[in-house]
Amino acid sequence: MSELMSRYTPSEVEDKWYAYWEEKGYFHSEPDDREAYSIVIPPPNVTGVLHMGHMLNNTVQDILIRKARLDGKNACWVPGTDHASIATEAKVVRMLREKGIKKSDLTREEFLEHAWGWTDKYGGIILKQLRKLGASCDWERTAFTMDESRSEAVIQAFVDLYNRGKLYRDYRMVNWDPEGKTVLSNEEVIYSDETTKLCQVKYRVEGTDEYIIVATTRPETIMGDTAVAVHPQDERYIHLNGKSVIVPMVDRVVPIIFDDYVDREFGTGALKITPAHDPNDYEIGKRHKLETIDVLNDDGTISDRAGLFIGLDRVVARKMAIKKLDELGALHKLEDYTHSVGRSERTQAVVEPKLSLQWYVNMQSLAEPALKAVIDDDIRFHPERQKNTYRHWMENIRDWCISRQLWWGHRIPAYYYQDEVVVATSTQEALKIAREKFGEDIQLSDLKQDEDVLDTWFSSWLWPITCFNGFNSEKELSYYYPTSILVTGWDIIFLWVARMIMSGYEWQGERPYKEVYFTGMVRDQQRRKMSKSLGNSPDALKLIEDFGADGVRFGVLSSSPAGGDLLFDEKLCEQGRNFCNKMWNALRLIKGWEVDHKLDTPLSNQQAIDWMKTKLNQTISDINKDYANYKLSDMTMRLYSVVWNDFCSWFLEMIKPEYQHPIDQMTLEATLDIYETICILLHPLMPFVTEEIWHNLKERAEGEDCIISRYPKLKETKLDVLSNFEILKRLISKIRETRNANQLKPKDLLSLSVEKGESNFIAKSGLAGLLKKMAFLKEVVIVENLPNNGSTLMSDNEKYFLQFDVKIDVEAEKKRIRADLEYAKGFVTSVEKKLANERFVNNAPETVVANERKKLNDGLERIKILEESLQSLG
RNA sequence: GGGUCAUUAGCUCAGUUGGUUUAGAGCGCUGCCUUGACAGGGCAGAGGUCACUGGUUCGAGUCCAGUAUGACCCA
Repeated sequence: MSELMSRYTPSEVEDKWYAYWEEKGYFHSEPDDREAYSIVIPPPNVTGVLHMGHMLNNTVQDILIRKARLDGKNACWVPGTDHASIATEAKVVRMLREKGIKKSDLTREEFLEHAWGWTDKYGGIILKQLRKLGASCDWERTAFTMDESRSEAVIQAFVDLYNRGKLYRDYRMVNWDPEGKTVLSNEEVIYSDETTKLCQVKYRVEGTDEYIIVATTRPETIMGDTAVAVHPQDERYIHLNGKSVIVPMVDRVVPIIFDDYVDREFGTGALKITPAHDPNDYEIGKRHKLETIDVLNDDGTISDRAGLFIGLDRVVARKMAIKKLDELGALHKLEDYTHSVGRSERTQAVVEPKLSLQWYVNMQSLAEPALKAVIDDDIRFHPERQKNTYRHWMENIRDWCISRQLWWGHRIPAYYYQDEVVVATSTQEALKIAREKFGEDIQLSDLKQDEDVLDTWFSSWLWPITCFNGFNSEKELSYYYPTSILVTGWDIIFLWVARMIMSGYEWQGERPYKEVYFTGMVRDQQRRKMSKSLGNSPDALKLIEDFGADGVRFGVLSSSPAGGDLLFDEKLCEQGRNFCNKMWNALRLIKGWEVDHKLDTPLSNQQAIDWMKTKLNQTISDINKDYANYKLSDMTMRLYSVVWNDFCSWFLEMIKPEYQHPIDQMTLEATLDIYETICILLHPLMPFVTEEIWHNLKERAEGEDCIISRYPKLKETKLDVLSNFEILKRLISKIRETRNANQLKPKDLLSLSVEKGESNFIAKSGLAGLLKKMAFLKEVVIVENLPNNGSTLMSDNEKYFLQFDVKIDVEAEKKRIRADLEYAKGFVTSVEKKLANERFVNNAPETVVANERKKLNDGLERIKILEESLQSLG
């Protein structure tokens, strides 16, 4: 036996090969004459750590990149990270707080220093982790959304849009995060049902003893009420037309207004209107020209304008308000209530609707080409159904709020001079423009730059362009752009994918990629999305340690069709690890064989090799289709099955020499070639184990590595060889089953008889040798009359007889045959019914009818054989 | 409220324009098998009226309509 260990140990080979590949420069790409295949990574949060979603996503990208490399293309996978403005800022604020430093005590510059320090310390951890996974990124191209060239591009994009009249500033109702003290996009607000108290509050009608009862979950905003609304047709309130009510606690007199918006069925049918704190109320307020009283500060405490509970947090104020209302006798009823509450994705704070002045992108003109591209399949989505989602969103697109009240990010290049605004790529440029527009005496100190930064997505939507330095030079962009494919989760189809497509057309007049592969969400066994807060996400690096990168790659991919969710189970990684081990042991077997150069190649070996090569060729054809359709999990399972079942369980057993006997040279060489092909086919999925086996199979010249070998060319598949071997395999299994049923040893040599017939498979196929070897037969004889000691068996409508001296269990045998017989009869009946139908025979295509006739004949034949067998048992 | 998708073996999923012998895979399950590459293994087996009800068709897991259940997205 060779020096190879009986178990494959990933930890001993993975780092070695990764370092080797990198040192050889295999991951690096420069433009040349070859066809480009480029991917830009969905940049993870710079201070994030690898989680299951990344593993899935990046495994898919690595498979595609490695496959392209094997196809001889110039493969370029650009890695990088995203500054993740709000998430990172939240982390830095928390870190500072733990050190006893408040953000409000720092200047912008001081805060940014801390933020960069944090980024330098934790940034890039995730990129190191990707290396462990085997990701073959071009690390020399590592990009960051806030590095110099990307930042310049972001500012340039803002200025361009402004100059093209596609940017504007406006007061609108926004989602406000009182903890992060910033506006949030709709996508950053996560809604879920929460229980709270529904207060029914009495509002006295002015000048009467009558009350209107209003239901609200937000009594702390009562101080901002500027009306009470009812439905115009609501009989209960019609008599109050023109009257006013007195707002409890603050005793403000506000009108009773009539508006169709009010739901008569909800609560008492009366609604308090707080225009500053509810989007619908805001609209109603505008319609009825109501006053807007903002009773909340940016940090979620009650403002001076409320006149009550000033400075208290809104949650505390709510409790106080309930208490106070009760004391005043204005609390009619208090009940438990479940409603949908929006929380900030990053800070978990309850989001406040709030009026605010922000920058917006006018999306209408940007959306048009982006929608068309996907509808017309210039950009193809996988799975295709995501097109619907995309179209729906694009057709109802709203303007994009891009300003964020944060410091970590790209500062908005807008400069204010009194009430005027100037937008420019630099302060100097801004001053120049301002002087041209507003007078030569303007000084730099007269200009005040916008305090806000841009939404992170405003930099990542430029990613496919900026990764190739596209705002500065056409050199690389013209070679790598449009990129070949984007691989990302469907959850950011609007946030990111749609906007990247828009920016592609806006600045390049061209799609950013030809295909989009949407991965599913990785979920736990209870179908919950994996998240840090639930703590249901396994430690990615620990998984790699336990099962090897190849095992984990296999695991995350094996049950993950594009777009479908992946219910993650460690068992899948274990399966991947076992698969590596299986391959490793196949290698050990082959390496253990001694060659005898004088030996001729037995016919059965030649046949087995011919079959295995054909099978592999067919597999290549199937895999090509899998890649073309992005069915990577199908590809995974297909290779798993071919390697384990066809190669290990059948082929190696077929050619395996007797214990301690040598093998002939031709068979060994053919086997090594076959295994080498398998390594190439599997390499994109499992790069480490295949490279390791590749180098153990043969002596390799310098640079002769699996990672840069060539994907095998497709030849014509010999279908008759495949079908003969399927028949052979079924027959062998039947013989094993018969042994099993009669408690015979698997390896005792038995004699098999075949009834002489017109179409004798064994005689015709010439596979008797292999049959004898695989089924442990001492002879295969063709006879006129079958013997009677042993058991009959039927395989592919031929009758065989396995001879042995053990007394068979006649009743059990009969039972089995009867079951088969029943099945066969049911089958024949259904086919007969079809053929008896004249309309079927007349209308169906001839080939279909002919096939039904064959099915009928086969079925009848089978019944005949089974009945004979039954009779012979007495 | 509007939309999208799903429902096939105990579990997770394939099933490509309707026709490849009354449905496939992986895991799990059952039985047998340890000197021989691998127990992280070998051999074999059991297990499904394709959610339900109608319809179209010579023929439906596949197409259409409705029902039920569930998931997600948008408002």
